[in-house]
Amino acid sequence: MVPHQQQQQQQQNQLGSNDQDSSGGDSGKGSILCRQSSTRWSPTTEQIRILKELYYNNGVRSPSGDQIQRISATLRQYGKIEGKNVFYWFQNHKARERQKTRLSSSTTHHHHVPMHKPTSSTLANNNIAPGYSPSSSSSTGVITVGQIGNFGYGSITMEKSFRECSISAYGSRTESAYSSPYDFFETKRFINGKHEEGQ
Amino acid sequence: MVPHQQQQQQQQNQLGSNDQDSSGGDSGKGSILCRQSSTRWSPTTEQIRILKELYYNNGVRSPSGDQIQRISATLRQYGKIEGKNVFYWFQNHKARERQKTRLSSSTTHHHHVPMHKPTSSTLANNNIAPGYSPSSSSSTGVITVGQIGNFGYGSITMEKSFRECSISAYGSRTESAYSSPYDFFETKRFINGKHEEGQ
DNA sequence: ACGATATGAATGAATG
DNA sequence: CATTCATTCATATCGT
Repeated sequence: MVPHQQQQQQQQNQLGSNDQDSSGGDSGKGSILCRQSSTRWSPTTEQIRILKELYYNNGVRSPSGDQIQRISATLRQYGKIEGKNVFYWFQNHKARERQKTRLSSSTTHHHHVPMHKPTSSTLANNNIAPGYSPSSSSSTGVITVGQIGNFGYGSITMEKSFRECSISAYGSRTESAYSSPYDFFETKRFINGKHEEGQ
Repeated sequence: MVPHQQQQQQQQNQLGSNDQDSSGGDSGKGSILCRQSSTRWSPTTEQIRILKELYYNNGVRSPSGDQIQRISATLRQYGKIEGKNVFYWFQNHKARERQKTRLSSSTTHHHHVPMHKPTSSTLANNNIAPGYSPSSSSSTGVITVGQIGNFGYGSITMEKSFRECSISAYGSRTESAYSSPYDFFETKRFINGKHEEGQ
């Protein structure tokens, strides 16, 4: 059964803006007419799969800017994506999970989602990036997406940092590696004119 | 072309009285009289009436957690319903109301049911379903849907007490010296100002 | 039968 | 992190 819970799945959308892929990556269910000419990101099935992998298998719930970058970089192979997309995705996913639990359970209060904590490197069997072999040996058996050796642990509470504070440690990190005209983050610099926070 | 807005609502008086099988076995949804329990929830007239009562008379627009549970519990007496149904109903109702009002900003500026907020301290009238008293049964005293708290005038306690720059990079107990939050994309306010509407 | 409309459901984006 | 807004999809029902 289970004849539902599987609705629209518009794949990526490159309506003349940026065509970076579409080489068989998704198109798995490209039967439904997807007129996603919107400005909003439409995750591809691969991207979703990876995200869920990270979420469930790695326990990633609130990735740091560092991780977000990596994740988005990896996911970019399967379609257009930006850091904020990843950020929002995790936020939403987590929020909805909680909300769902909150709205559904009334009799059973204590039944948390069965999520196992990542054992630092238990994800040896990571198959997050099918079709994409990380050049970095990866003998350790760790995903390229996540941090090698220290991701997946405690959820660093810094979500707000992205928007509110810029507590960046100014690490002269030689990011680079991107030969794309998109820089690291397409997010550009959204200079906000509002800086009021209920504190 | 006159967009007559017909408020057609299938009054499938919960043929099951209390619960419709919903067993995916029968797919006889061809008849109107028959429960077309396809996949999605079909509110009964009673449920809709109560929901609207709450919406208009009580100014309930976005019930949260507890309220949703109470409401769904009450409405469950009139048919199968889940918390998320109530949640979505209010969300959609509010959204559509707004959308409608927004769209008809020139054609016909007739007041669209100006929802009035409960003048604070007036929700004593918890009788949501006037005309028939919802059998309070005997146990679950959830009939107090009408006065599910004081919604309307900032009753929702926003506990937005969080530490902004609390990026505790704890957990990195591995060999890693310390992860430096290299880059942070600012997700604060994407002042895109771009909201094209195409339809 | 088909198109339009109505509405439940889902989710990206954003705010507080 | 919780809550909310905006869009979009999916399906049902009605009108023609």
